[in-house]
Amino acid sequence: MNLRRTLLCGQCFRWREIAPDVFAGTAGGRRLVLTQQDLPKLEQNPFWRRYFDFDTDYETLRGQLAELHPNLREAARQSAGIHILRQDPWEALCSFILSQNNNIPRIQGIVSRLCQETEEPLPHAAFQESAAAHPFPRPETLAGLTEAQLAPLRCGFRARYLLDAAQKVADGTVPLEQLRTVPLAEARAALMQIVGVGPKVADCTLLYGLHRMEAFPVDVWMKRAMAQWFPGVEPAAFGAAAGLAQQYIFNWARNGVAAG
DNA sequence: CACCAGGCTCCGA
DNA sequence: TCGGAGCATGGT
Repeated sequence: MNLRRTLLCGQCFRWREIAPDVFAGTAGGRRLVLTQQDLPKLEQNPFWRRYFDFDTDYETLRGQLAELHPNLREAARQSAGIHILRQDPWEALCSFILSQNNNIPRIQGIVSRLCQETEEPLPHAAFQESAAAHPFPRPETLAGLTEAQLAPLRCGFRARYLLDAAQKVADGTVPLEQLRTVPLAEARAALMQIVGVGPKVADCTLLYGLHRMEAFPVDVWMKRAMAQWFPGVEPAAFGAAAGLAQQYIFNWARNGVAAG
């Protein structure tokens, strides 16, 4: 696994490179500071082993995807070592609601403020001690707030989307855990009941939050990339790991074809 | 000042 | 069903 490619590829907004090759972030109420050398230790920890999805053979998946199309082979080559994280579905849903018509640095800031201002710090260090970690607020917590109370987040028109998501998750209208196993189209429709959740946000939630690897989020970059490099190819052609292919292609499009 | 940011809602035709 | 303005906020 390649840490930088995995943590900073835009699938998650809670990790930063705090020094060269040193990454810090929070998941499941746990704060972690690590480098590439810490990975063997990390695999021994049940929580982080699952979060980083060490039990999936990404090298084999990458080889299989590379066989499907010459351009996908090149995209996959540049993204070697990327894992799809097993993020908390509620946190992923909120993150991608906040991501719409927005840029990554600002999304990170909003998510950070959301955690800081609605939850108490959880001092917990799995590997290396660091500043207090703020866990992601539970849906029930957010559901009890008003748009005015979210004003400090400065997330603009997305505030009411966040509250609608919180209410529908808290009252069971959108049963996130059940969406792991129902047919993909059904899961997608369930998420799109939420005001502010369209196809892109729904698919990102499915892929990154519920680890539905067949989900294929399409944004403006992907539309261009598919038309340019995969004319006539349907996402379904990428099969059960289409979401991983999407991440390869997204990186390829965003970093430029020449990037290594 | 304009334009953009891992989109979506809402409105009119 | 489809297209396009408007949307809060912050950065360049």
